[in-house]
Amino acid sequence: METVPVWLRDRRSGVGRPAERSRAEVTAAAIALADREGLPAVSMRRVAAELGTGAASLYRYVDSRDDLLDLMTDEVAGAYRLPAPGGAWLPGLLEVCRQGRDLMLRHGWLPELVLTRSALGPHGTDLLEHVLAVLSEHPADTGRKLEAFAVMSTLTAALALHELNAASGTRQRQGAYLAHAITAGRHPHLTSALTGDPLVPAPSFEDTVSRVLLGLLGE
Amino acid sequence: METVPVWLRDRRSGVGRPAERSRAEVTAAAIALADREGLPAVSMRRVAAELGTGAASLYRYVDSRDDLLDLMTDEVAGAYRLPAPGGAWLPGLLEVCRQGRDLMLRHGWLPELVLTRSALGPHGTDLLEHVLAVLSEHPADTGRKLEAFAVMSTLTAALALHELNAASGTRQRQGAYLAHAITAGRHPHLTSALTGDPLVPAPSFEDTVSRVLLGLLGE
DNA sequence: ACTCATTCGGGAACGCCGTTCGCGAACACC
DNA sequence: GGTGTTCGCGAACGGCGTTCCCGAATGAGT
Repeated sequence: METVPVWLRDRRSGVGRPAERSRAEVTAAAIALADREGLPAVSMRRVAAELGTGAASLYRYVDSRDDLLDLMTDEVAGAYRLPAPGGAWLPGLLEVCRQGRDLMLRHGWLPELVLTRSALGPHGTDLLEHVLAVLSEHPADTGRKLEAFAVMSTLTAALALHELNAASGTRQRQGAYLAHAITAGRHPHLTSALTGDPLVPAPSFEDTVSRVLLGLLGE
Repeated sequence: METVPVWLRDRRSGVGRPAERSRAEVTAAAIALADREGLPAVSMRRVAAELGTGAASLYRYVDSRDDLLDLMTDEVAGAYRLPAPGGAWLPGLLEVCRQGRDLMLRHGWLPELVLTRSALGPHGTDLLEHVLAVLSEHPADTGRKLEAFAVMSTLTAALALHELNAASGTRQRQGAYLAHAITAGRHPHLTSALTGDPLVPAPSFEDTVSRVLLGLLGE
């Protein structure tokens, strides 16, 4: 199979009718739509309407909707503003996670894409390079460093997703059965855990991430 | 809003025409279909065909496709076979993760559901109760224990998903751009990381999970 | 045995989706 | 102006989740 990723499929051959739009424009329109109405609203027809064109035209810039989703993810990954590697590795990685969380809270559709599809584009590759640079002096072997990168992405996305769900009304749907389970009385630890303090304090994002990274990469 | 979860919506009022199927049957059919052809094949029409009935009939047992997905997840969560809590907490949690990984490798559609939707049903609640029981002697406060449960689920699902992708052909699509980035020469750490040994050894599942849990819950 | 309220089964339809086909239009080059 | 090539995109295909609605099936009451 000729698995050529989306990011290498560009060729501007000067011949023929010139395109009226660019892949970047299509991606930007999709991101704007997703920011405004969520991932399910990102259909080929809706994105095309956003651009004032027909749905079929998008296939001149993108092979499929999945390709478009990959382009959206990598485009947002281009927004990292990372300092030059140097100094201790833990603060370096923490900064990456902090910025990742900000990006995901700003683009509520991003966690789902990061969690379920893991293709790396140009910006994602730059990010991985940065993480490896931060860890360049670290004695862990390569496999563990790559895994640390994967865990950072996954954990940041999952925690951001929880924050987003807690902020919206999705919270009750998740806890609805829990409330019933408590009153049923067959879950003593669960009951005492959820009825002790008035509200269970959630550990801070940075605390959680740094603990996980310390566990993974030694101290 | 009257957020009544799926698992409490049952009422067998003896009046009227009796149902020809049960919610458990519908769930089992959906799981069988997903095991055989993947999550995208689980459409209301396909599941109905699996049962030899019409698509509209399913709505007598399930409010929506999303409800059905939640039922599938919780049904599989009923397959955990956990020993009575006791002894050190780390082996207790590790056993939970090991069984979770096995379930996810057996049901390739499960990681995606666990990662993107986090509603707890009866079996999920039992699992949480078990984890809290294992941690009952642990000095960490409640918030951190609940977070440990979330991290266990997320991490297990993410690692299982990576294993599944590596096993299928999805691997090349993900790494296709990486190969190009290496030859382009602008990513020195990435290049040395991916061209050193003949093949980068991935850390074992149990090693990774135990490191993360140790970092999160102290040693 | 008959009525009746109540529930179930499911064909038909609605609106949306991703994607493909094919053709007229628009350009660069000669 | 001709020609080769690319672009825009209306139309159509098959599939999707979901709702409507009505005939069929049942248990309860009498």
